[in-house]
Amino acid sequence: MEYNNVMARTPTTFDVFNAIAEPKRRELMNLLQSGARTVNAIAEMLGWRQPQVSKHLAVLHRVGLVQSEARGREHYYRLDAAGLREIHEWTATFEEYWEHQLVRIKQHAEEKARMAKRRD
Amino acid sequence: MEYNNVMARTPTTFDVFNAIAEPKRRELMNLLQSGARTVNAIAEMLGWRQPQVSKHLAVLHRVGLVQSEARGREHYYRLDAAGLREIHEWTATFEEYWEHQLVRIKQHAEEKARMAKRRD
DNA sequence: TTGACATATTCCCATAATGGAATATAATAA
DNA sequence: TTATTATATTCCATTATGGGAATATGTCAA
Repeated sequence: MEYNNVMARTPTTFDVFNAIAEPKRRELMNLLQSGARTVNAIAEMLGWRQPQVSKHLAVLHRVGLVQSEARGREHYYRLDAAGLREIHEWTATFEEYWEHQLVRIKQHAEEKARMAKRRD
Repeated sequence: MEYNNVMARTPTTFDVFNAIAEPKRRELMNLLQSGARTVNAIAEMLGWRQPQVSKHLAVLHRVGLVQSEARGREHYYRLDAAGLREIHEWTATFEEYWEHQLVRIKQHAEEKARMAKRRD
């Protein structure tokens, strides 16, 4: 596959960033935090149709965010969230930006508190 | 806009997760860590065409990841990365999964070291 | 073997994204 | 005012998405 010149959009299956850009897949990941689940179990818990569950699981599986294990005709899917580390670390490089904001909010609050005290 | 039934894909401009799913936009964010920049400056530094820079900046701006300030005909864009906090925190809820993996790797290494020592 | 169950895959549709090229808009300078 | 510079927007072609429905595949049970 050539995704250099004529790329319409980074395919969902290319990397973890794209895989979790889909809210439903984040929902799925969240659900799997409670343990390995069967496709049908997931479908029922989330109220989705089975093919949709399979498709979203397939995407997560391709980028390595879930693993599956077949037990008879049932396939158990479980988290393999190590791939999220990359995202966690990338966002961490921006941490100072929201901390600056938090500091500003905190200062604002303290300022207000001082003003209130002075009025006593 | 109705994005309930006939959604082809979560639009890029919907949330921060989608905005940063595009690698070029992450590159742009990375660049802006060094400070506010002009559209043309960005284009030159990254080797992109000006309209592409403007478009990607527009997406980032819509989800609030950058702010812009016009100084004459030049528009300076700077990071406003607080929106990434949401992502950082979501991935953090999965931290134990990669830590488990790290522990396993570490144990494996220690095991190997013990075996090597025993052989001395 | 056959039927039922669990999951995966395929086809279709509507939507939208990206890059490129061209063009529009806005601001400055001559 | 007009030319130039900086940026934004529009149009196009290509690609891919996600849901639904139907169907294929695989596994077990009778």
